[in-house]
Amino acid sequence: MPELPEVESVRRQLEPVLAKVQIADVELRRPDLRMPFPRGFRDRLRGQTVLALSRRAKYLLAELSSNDTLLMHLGMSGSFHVVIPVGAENERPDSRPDPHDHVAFHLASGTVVIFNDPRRFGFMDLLTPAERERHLVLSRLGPEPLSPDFDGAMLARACHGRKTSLKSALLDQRTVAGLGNIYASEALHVASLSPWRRAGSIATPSGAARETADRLAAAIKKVLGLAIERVSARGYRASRFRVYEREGKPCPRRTCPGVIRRRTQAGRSTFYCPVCQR
DNA sequence: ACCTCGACCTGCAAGC
DNA sequence: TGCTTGCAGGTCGAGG
Repeated sequence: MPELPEVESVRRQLEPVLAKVQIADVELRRPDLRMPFPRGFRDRLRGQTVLALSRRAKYLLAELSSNDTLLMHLGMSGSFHVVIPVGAENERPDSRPDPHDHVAFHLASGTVVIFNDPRRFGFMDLLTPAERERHLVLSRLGPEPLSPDFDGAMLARACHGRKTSLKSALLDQRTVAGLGNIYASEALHVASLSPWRRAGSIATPSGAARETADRLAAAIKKVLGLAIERVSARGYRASRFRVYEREGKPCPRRTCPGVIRRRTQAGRSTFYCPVCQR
C-alpha cells in the first residue's frame, strides 16, 4: 500500500516499538524477497540496538548501534505488525502461520515485529556507513516533498527540459521522492494540471510557468500532508480520494461539471478530470 | 542521457 | 463451481 504517507505512518507506529530496543534475534523464513537478504544479515543484526527509525522517500532506515543501517522497502504489499507477548493461555494452537510473514524481529523486550509481504516486491538490506553514503538509489532520490526547502523553484528545476509527461515525472523518484500512482494523480488534480502535459512546460525560462510549478509543489505538500493524517488516524488507506479509483464519478471540484476518467499512462492507471485539469 | 516497456510475484474480482 | 483474464499503491534493467 505504500506511498510516502503510508510509509511515514508505519514509521510512526514502529518507532516507539523499535527505538532504543535491542534486537535479540531475527528469523528469516525465506532466503529472499525482491532480492536475497544480504549475507550475514542475521548475525549482523543480532544484539544490535536500534537507535532511530527514519524515512527517506518510501524507504525506512533503522540506524543501528553498530553504525550499520537496516534499509527496508515495503514494495507494493509489504506491512509490519507488532506482536506483544501474552500469556500462553491466549495462544491459538489451531492458527496456521501466515505464509507471507517473511521476517520476524525478536526484540529483547519480548515483542516481535513481523514483516509480511505477499507479493515480495519489498526488500531489506544492511548497509555499512560507506555503502549508505554512496548508495546508488538513495543518493539519486529527489527532494523530500514535505521538507520546507521543497518548493516550486526546486520542482521546476527538476522538470526543466524534460519531455516526459508530468505524471511520469512525478512518479520518477529523482524528481520528487515519495509519490506513487495514487498521490501523483491526486496532486495533479489539486493543482488543476493535466497528467499528459509535458513536464518541462512547468519550467519555462520566461518564468511564466513559475506560478504553475508553485501550485504543483503546494498541491503535493497538501495531498501528502493530509494523507499522512488520514492514514495515521484511520489506518492504512486514506479512505477517500479525489480522483483515484473514481472513474465515472463527478469531479470533486466545486463548480466543475467534469466526470473523472481513467486512462493508461506509461503502463499504469491515471485518473483525472478532463475538464479542469489542463 | 532520456524514456518506455516488460518483468518480478501473489491475490482478488469480474467475466465466461 | 471453476477456469481465465486483468488489475493492483513499486522498482529495475534491457532496449529504443
